[in-house]
Amino acid sequence: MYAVRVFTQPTNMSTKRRKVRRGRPLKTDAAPDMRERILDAAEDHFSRHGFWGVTVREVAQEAKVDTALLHYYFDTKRGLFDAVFERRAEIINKERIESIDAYVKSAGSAISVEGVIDAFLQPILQRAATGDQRWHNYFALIAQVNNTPAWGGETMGRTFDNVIHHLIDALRQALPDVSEEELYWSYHFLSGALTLTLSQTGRIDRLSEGLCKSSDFQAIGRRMAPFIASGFERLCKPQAAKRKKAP
Amino acid sequence: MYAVRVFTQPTNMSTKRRKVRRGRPLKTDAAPDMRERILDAAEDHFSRHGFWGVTVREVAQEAKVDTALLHYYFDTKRGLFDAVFERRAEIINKERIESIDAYVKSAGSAISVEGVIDAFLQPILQRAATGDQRWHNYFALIAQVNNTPAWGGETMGRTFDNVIHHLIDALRQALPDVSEEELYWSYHFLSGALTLTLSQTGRIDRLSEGLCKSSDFQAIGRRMAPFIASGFERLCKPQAAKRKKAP
DNA sequence: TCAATTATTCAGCAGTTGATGAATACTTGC
DNA sequence: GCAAGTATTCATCAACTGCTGAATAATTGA
Repeated sequence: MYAVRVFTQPTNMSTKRRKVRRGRPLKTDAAPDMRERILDAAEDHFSRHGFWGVTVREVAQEAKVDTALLHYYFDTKRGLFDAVFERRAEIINKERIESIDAYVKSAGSAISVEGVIDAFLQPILQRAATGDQRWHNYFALIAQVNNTPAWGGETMGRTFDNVIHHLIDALRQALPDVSEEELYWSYHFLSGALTLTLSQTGRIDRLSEGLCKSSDFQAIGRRMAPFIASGFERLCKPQAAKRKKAP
Repeated sequence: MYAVRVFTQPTNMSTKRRKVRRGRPLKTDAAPDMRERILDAAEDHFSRHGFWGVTVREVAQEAKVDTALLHYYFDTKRGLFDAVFERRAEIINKERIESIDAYVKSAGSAISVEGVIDAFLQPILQRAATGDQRWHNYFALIAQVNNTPAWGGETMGRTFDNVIHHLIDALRQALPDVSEEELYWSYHFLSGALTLTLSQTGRIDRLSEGLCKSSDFQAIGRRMAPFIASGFERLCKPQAAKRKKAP
């Protein structure tokens, strides 16, 4: 028998406990990091069924831990969701900004809309093309949030506005004298096309009777930038297409 | 006191009760049709929070009826959701097919990609532009379903494949010798752009600092067909843009 | 070595969920 | 006018929900 210890963990933060892993990992890399396992399980479930379609018990069960551990690390279900959402954001955002910057620098005065958009898309589409299921799940999660009217816009903005403004700045360089309004509407259409692509519903598979596959991100990577860039140019350089004034 | 009546409604269908309103409406148009009121309330809630983010109690409360009445008309929560999804589908599908057919007929051999896409989009965008909140809700609901990986693809297909194939047939006429693969991928991008537009997250409003408004369907209606048509032409007529052979 | 700290599990609560059988109110046809 | 059918409400259930206090196990630091 052990002596009964009363008042365990009295030194924890008073009202809100918070267990952000600080410093080096405590365990060897071989040992399972429960926190990451929980995040993986949550990512998997949230991406498929959204915030309300998932119970903390389901996540805990898949991660093979007790539900109390979820609350230990993330406080609330919403805290867990936010942690999932933010975990990979920094990585992909950094890659996208670097990709855009690298293109702008290398292209110089030969900068093109298609080049900028391709630089923006490639980091995402390449990670999706590797077939890593966890990144697939993460992208599907983004798509879900981006289509959530109630709080999606705010959450997306908080996490991704930096990158988007970076993209739009680069596009402005490629489109002299562009109207801001056309620029933003064009981005809106780009965002929609990308979002549906990432959501992986398999709808295009059925519609095309197997000719196109939602999971074929290489096929998408080859087509998306030309398609979207063409739209940008049509909308943002109307004088060329609409022949308002003869050249 | 009333005499106690035992075994009321013993003549109902044995296992599954089903109350599909058959024949003309029983009440005058002025009297509130509870069934429609429930559908309106459900549409409102489901469009904002998705299937799992809504409780039957919330719907019942907004419709000002007892929850039992929901089950009386629709059996299950899922039955209610499906009824909402299908209620307006027939109307908008009919309008879209007629719009495409009318354009194809009127254009004759001058048929254009932009014309077809515009004919496909206008019925939706016009209904959205009138500002009828119930149609707004319905369109947002479609957007939600279209981005639901678990069962969205199947549900969308069951309801909308007819129209989409009609659209693609018309596009084929406008794009001689088009590759089927490019055609379907192009539709995929169109679908994404439309879906995000309908989901009304307000993200573009914040991103553009008020310059663009998600609710401004007239602005969208003027821009979307040109943008998308341009992408189609780029992808489906590559020889023209990629200068493989000089003309 | 062992006390303090951190990680994990255990057991369970209070509120909510979708659903249902029965009671009551309304409508209709005869 | 009343019996049969239809619409609506009432009261309630069993299962499930997020969450928590306390117990136990593992790790660390001096």
